Amino acid sequence: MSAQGNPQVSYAFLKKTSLFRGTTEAELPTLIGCIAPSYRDFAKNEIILHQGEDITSVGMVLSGRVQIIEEDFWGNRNIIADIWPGDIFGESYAFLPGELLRVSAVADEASAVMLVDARHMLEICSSACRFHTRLVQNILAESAKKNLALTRKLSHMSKRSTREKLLSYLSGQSLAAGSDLFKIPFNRQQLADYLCVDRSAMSNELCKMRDEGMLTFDKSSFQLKSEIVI
Amino acid sequence: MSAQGNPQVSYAFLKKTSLFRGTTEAELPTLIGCIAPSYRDFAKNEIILHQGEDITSVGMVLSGRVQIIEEDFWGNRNIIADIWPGDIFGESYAFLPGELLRVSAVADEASAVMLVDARHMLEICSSACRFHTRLVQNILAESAKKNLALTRKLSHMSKRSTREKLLSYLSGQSLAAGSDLFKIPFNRQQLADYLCVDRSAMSNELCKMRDEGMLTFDKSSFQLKSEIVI
DNA sequence: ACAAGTATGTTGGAAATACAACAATCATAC
DNA sequence: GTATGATTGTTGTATTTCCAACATACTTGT
Repeated sequence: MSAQGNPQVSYAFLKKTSLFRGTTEAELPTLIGCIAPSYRDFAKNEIILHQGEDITSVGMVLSGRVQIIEEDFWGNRNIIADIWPGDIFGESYAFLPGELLRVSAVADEASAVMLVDARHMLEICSSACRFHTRLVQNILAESAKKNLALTRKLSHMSKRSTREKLLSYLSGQSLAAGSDLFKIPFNRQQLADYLCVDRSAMSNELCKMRDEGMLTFDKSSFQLKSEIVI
Repeated sequence: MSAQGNPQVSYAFLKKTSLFRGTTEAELPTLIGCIAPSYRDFAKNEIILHQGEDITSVGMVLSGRVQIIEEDFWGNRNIIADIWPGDIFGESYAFLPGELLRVSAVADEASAVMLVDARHMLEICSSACRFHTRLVQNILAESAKKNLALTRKLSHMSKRSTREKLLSYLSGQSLAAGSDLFKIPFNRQQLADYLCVDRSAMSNELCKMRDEGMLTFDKSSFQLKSEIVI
């Protein structure tokens, strides 16, 4: 089985995406027919969404890879994100009519994209309300998830020093794990990149904190110490 | 006219809130009846939502003021946000069942709060689908707006130096204004707080950039220079 | 076991930032 | 007009961070 109007996309693929998660292959044809997505192919380096545009559609990568790029006043380009098959993009702008894109979406390689009009998602139709609800729920969940991730990262980054950034991050990981002992999903370089600090300086700071008795670690395993150590 | 079950809240107030924006006073009774919010009063310093809880409701402040507070592993408290009447909170968590609150909500003064179950918002009922759609649209828009604001701030903060942070911010303001000449909504201290840098160091850097011919400014008015100056 | 590559820790000098303190300018109220 | 307070710019010093370079593990494939 394949999605209406695009024989390259299988329902098996779609039902696993963040957008269609929770729907069955049996329901998908009705839902797809109802939200009437459009399909477009892009060549490598072709621009999918232009900075300054006012979009009303949510994009989903079906194959290939899409990069979100920001260009500043002086023309400096900056890669913001990589979007892989099954992931959506433009959802923050699509539901805010009048909000102009501050970024561009570019096909990093030959890519196929599904575009769903935001109004089609919200609009009620008699035949598929149940599926609509699921769709809206999914997109709200995606937005909420992104929100939490951004808020968390920002709460670490708003700390002034490397030490404070580390403590904020490690404290959060510990509370999330519900234990003073936990593993982090990063190696040192990735953690430094995430916290926007220098790796060697961060490594240095970690060791100082260890020597001061605030924590211990081994590779990606950490343990925070609550006792006051002198 | 007042909202069902809570004589202190007027429909005139509600229809202006981010949640109910776009509905008329005539529609509100039906919608309110359908989503069945609960109303609660909190004394000053009373905890509305506890860190670690799994919430399914979105909160809206009706009167008073609510603070979002984060407590880290060592018990250090950190104020994340102030929520004023008409503003909502908890919306990122309410739509993610199983996601435990990493923050607490505390009444900063005696406050009245409306709590709306997330499922009631998404759920379709025969009588008020049109209003439901509006509600979902509003909450999606709120989430999307927050998302954009967070993404923007993060894109500035992820820059390593004060100068780069400033350029990122000012470039964004210029592009948003659609002009090289624009006003920013901050004074120096507020801008420094927003970018998480020292005010005097930032002020210093701004003047250096001005002396190097990259920009000019007067109070909160800025002008970026695209010409290459030697 | 060995080699090659990766990850982590360590160091020293250069550069940037924070901090404190103060000067100059602007805004406001009286 | 003057006094008061707030905002902005300036400077010097202490501290922190960055950067580059290297040492030491640890991993992986052969």
